[in-house]
Amino acid sequence: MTSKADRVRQAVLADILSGAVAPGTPLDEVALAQQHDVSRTPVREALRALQGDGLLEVGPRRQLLVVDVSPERRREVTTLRVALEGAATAAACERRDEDDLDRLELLLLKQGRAAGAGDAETFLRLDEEFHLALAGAARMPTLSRMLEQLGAFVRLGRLGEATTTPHMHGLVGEHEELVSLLRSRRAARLRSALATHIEQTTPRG
Amino acid sequence: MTSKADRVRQAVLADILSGAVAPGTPLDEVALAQQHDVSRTPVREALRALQGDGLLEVGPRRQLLVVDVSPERRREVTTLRVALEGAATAAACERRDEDDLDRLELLLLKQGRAAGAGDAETFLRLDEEFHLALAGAARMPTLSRMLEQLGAFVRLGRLGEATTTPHMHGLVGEHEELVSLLRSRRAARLRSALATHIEQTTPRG
DNA sequence: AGTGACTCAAATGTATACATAAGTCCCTCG
DNA sequence: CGAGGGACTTATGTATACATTTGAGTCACT
Repeated sequence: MTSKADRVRQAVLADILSGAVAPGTPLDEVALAQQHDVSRTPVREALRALQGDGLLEVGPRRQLLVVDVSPERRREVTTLRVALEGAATAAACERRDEDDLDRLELLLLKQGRAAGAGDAETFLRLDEEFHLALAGAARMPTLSRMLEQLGAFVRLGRLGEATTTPHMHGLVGEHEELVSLLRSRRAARLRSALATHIEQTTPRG
Repeated sequence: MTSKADRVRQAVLADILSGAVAPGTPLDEVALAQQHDVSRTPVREALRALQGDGLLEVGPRRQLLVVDVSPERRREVTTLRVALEGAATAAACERRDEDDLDRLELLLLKQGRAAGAGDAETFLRLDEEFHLALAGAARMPTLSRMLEQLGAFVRLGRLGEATTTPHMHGLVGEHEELVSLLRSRRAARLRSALATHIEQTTPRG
């Protein structure tokens, strides 16, 4: 059931997150409509959805501009991730579902492989997936949704940086430690380790 | 500049939060369009926006249904409020802007008046405003936005309850304590007092 | 020469007509 | 008599035409 509006939304989102359209760029409805060979209607819906996610903001002339993630905003996002993922893992310790642990272990394996291959792009994708899966173990859908939205800002904030991720192996080790702490239900220790991990992986955090 | 889409959105939102349209009710575009004397276009935009806020969910036949806030969801929302407002007040302790404290004091006065008059409706509105102002002192716009969205769920979850708020004076006292802790920058104490306060004011939390 | 208002252009906001898909009901066939 | 299929109904999805608002540019007047 992929509507045209959905396709346009995903395409524009991909362009934003990949940096193909830089922050501050105004998005024109008719241009996007022609570009994707659809009418303005689905384009409008896509833009409103992205606006709802906070990825677009109204500028002068009512233009929709791609948001610029300021350093302050990056710090805020980091703080929010610490708070939300911390709460999630605390709740996850109460449940400790085997399926979740299995999923996390699988992701750890894949991350190790990506790190070994030096595939930074894949690693970043797996890293995001890992954090979402970790928080997902809390079975708190609203929280997961918030973290997904924050993920877009994290990616946007990383755009200006070097594409190389230096210590991938070290990060995998930290992830393994997090899973271990979840398995042994050491909630307090898990929360603090997670906070340190998140703050170290988001520069200027 | 209030567009028709905005007006419809606010009207439908008000109907949802007031319980005029019960959870599970399917919203029909053409019916809403006739009801508000506009075309389907602004109605669609309004519904998509509310869907983006999580207040509508797709049911069978692709209908948009007003969400039902389950007890689990209420607990989740409470957990999220504790995490987010806790993080906000911790950050606010670092800033401690006089303007924020003034605004909070003013709200405390109004709350005391509403409590004295036994005006539960006004009190609830002021309570929500107080918590948003408290968190707003952190100057973290994304966090404030999340809390605003959560506020809708809080209100929805309260719909089935008695409209009477018994210990309004007691709640004002707790609020005063929170402001006092913010003023003296006792972050840890503030966080725990806030958590207790939030959990006690949201039943089944 | 500067300021203000008027006009024009280009964008978004809105309405409506059309396309399409999904569900239901009925008819037919086994 | 039951099950399956097909048309009709009714919703949403999409396109397009129209309205409106806003910004810019120019011209006139002070």
